[in-house]
Amino acid sequence: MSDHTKFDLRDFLPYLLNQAAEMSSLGFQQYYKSQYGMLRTEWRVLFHLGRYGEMTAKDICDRARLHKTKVSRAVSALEARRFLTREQLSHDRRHEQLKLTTSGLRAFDELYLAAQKYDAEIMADFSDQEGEALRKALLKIAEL
Amino acid sequence: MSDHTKFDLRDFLPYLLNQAAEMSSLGFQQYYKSQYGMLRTEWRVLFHLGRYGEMTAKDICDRARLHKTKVSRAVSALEARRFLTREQLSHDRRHEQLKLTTSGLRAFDELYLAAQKYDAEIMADFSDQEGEALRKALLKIAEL
DNA sequence: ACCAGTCAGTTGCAGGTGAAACTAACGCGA
DNA sequence: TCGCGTTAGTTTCACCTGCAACTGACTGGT
Repeated sequence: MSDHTKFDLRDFLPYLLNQAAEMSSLGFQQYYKSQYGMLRTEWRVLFHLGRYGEMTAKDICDRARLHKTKVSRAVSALEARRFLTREQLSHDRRHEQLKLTTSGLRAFDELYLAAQKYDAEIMADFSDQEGEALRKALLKIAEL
Repeated sequence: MSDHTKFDLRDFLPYLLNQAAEMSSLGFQQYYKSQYGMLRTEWRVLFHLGRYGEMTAKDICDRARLHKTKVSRAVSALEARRFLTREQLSHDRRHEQLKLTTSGLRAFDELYLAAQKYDAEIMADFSDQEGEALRKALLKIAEL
């Protein structure tokens, strides 16, 4: 039998990452959920369109590493809330250019600021070097 | 309108944490999923019972930060697979002492070793100091 | 002894999610 | 132009999840 006295659950990186991710996600969730009734995927789609401009659903899938079914449903939800509009491209009607409406942009602006603030709050617990090292390490693990 | 040129999605810690958590979890998932057909919650329950000995479902909820419904279903699944047995405590029949069977222990031993190895593999990308700093930072964010 | 409150654990329900099947549209070779 | 393969996006299905309601068991005040 293996030695059960050394390796603890708190030493297992996937567990640590999940707990930390859950904590930080739940913390920020209140902004987009309570204010706008959004889900996380919808917030991510909104972020992409607001931050990087018009694009297709496929672009969002690739850039945000989201499954196309999630994006499809998030786009429908955001469309129903009048946060974005779709426009089929004439040269290839399979693609739909997604564009935020005025209220979509307004929501994005508020959430974008909140995200920056929230990020800064978490980082406030760390020195600049620690924070930078943390980001780098996470980027490496996420293979982004 | 806010300045959209600075803060990127890759700078947003909850996003980074989620991506890193997803990556590392998917990587380890193959062990308990393909070998034993387990879900993540079942693996965590198995881990607790194997690593810390007999305990009740409530204990697992508290120690693993899992919702009681998840634990309840995971226990049922592990019981169906003959990986654990329940025993009602005579002094309080609401509590059930959970105990791994021989095959449950065997599965735990293998997965426990695999987890240590997997953790070491991830950590191989970092120096000792970096790894230690990463764990500490994650523990702080997770408020464990 | 009673009953209201609480606790461990389960179940029903209403979603969210991924995999796979599907639709519509495009493109390229014959 | 036909047809096969591919692509963007949707839908279906089966499953996991959280919440709330529930069951059965204990507890403490009256």
